[in-house]
Amino acid sequence: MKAQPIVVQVVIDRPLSQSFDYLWNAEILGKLPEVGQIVEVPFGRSKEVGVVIKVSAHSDYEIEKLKLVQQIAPLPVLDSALLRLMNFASQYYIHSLGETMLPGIPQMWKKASEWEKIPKKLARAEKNINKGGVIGDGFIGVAQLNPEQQKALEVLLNERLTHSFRAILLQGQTGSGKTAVFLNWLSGILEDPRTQILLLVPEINLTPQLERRIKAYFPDKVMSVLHSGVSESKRGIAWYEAMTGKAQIILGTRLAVLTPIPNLRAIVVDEENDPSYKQQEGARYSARDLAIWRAHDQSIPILLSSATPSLETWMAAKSGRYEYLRLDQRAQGARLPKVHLINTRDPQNQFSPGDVQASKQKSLITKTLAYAITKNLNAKKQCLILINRRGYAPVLSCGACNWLSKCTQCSSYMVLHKAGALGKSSVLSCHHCGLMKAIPSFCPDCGNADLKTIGHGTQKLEDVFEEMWPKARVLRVDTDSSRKSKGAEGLFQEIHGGNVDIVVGTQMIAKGHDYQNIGLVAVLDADSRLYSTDFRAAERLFAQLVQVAGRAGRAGTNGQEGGEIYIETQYPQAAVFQYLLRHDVDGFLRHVANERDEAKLPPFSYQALVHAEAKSLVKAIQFLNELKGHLKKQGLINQELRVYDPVPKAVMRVAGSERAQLVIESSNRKALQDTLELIDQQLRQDSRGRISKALRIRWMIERDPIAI
DNA sequence: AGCACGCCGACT
DNA sequence: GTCGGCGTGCTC
Repeated sequence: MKAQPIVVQVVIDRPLSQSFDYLWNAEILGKLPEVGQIVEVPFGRSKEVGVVIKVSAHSDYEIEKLKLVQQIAPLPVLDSALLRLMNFASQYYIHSLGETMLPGIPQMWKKASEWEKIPKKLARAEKNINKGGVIGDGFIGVAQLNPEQQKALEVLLNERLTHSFRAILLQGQTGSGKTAVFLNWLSGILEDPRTQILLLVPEINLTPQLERRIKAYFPDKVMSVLHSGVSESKRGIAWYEAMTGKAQIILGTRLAVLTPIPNLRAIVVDEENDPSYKQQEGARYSARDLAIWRAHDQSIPILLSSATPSLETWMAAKSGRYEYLRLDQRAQGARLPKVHLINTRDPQNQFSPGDVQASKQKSLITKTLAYAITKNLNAKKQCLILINRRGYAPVLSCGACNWLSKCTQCSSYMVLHKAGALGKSSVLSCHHCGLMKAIPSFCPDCGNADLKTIGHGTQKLEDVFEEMWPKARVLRVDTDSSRKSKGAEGLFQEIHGGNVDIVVGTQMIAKGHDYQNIGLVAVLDADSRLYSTDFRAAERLFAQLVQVAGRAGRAGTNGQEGGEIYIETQYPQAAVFQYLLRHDVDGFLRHVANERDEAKLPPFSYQALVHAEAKSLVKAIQFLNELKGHLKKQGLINQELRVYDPVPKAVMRVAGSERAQLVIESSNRKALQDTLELIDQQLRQDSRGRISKALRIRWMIERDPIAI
């Protein structure tokens, strides 16, 4: 009589919807199989690391053909709550389970050849644990809460022993002390040394500043830090400490939502509206949404914190589905900055030809702003100038034949970078595909030598500002300059140290940093983000402007007057600006909610995209048209489910292939989900059958896109 | 997805 | 005569 074979189902990181069966030899492996084990298996002619998702005695595949599981990772199993989360994410975002699970596991645990060395590494890490970083940088550990914060905290603590799902929106301006409130709340939860909490932060917001603050607040707790800035091996250790329950605090960016945390008792999503919570490659999940699902599934509280909540969260709070806590006073008497809208079409704001400073610069910034900058500099305060365009000028053009510096691989323009930004000499650079070219001396089309730049970026502004205010120290902060110096941290140190008078930079200077002496913030290219095919553009711009305004306000912390914010725009009457003028976040959200309701756009409907990429745009569009035709034929397009016509993507061509997309929209979540699953299934089967025969299409389904 | 196999065209 | 293009099928 033969003994029953042990069969395990394993998923691997491939876009294959199925799992693969393997035999388990308990004698060789030294233990019995369990769901959630990370194992190494032979696959084709190579080896793969995968996760056991089922254990049984049978296989639908021929038993004799099954290969053996090679080895088991020296890790505890992934807990069942995490597996539920992965299953949900895989289904909801229409990606294979393997593709959903494996990317979250640090590299160190996916190299089976390294597994032997791991006990040593862990022992070494053990020595370093808990060391370091106590005592912050001026932040007081347990800050005094004002009455409003105290009240919010009481509400939070009120039911903390009930161990049930609660979603809470904590809304308050920058400087209103949201962090102090939730840290206080978490400290209560963490009193029990077995409990763990997850704190999610946006990609750029996770600065050493916040990390230090939390360390100072919880000097005796073990904290795991999981973000792209942490080295691979450190991330591996941090992940391990989270999964073994050793780390009580798990602090990380969106990927951290997929960390195994067996004793998870609370989640905080800081700046919950931040777009960086949305993964833009692979399984395109929203970490914020998964965090809410996870909290619900595990019956624990989740706190969403923001100065400008997403419309979804704000409406849930308004309707009572989420609890709603507000912090409307600014901490320590800090005042809201005064907002000035500068109408760039008003001649009064412009330099006239006779003005001294008018020479070259007159088209770059308005006279009104220039005067404000001078005044602010005289008051010995720093200026922050924002423009979301790096490089010297966004395009080079020929004065004679109108040739433009188009990228040969993409459908965008190549940006002019002057010497020093990206290398020793000036170059044209494509920000989409990375292509770089020398600057032509003559027009490639007509040979004319008169090539001129159009528009301006951070680099040009830096030059011009140095000319206009020769005594001021100007610093440029963007991804180019932070790559060149010791990284962004070094540049921020310069600012904090007071070695800089004018900071010119992209959006990255507005995030997460508390500046002490900023008196003026100017936004130069707000209009470029105002009108866009993306219906969320205004919402995002508003959030960014509020965030920017928060930077200016800090100067008022010491009881001085608050900062000033200047926005140059051709459309001062636009709702975004008018609500900003009054610091009326709720008014703006109400306005946006009405617009969305009328247009039946999210959150009043649910959306998905089908992306298609092919050698030519025609093929990509044809593929999507065929798909739409199929849906129609199957009777799936009806009042409940709308399918738009395929359109080229905003950046239509990237590195040689062209891209299009199809928007699918439904008022019914279930109907949309069912349709997407059907599309996925049919495209998988028929990708060389009925629909896309010979079109050579790469396609992908994206659920809840944030930009369309 | 990755990879091998296999079948046709155009080169050393 | 081979090199290599990509259509097809498979991975337990």
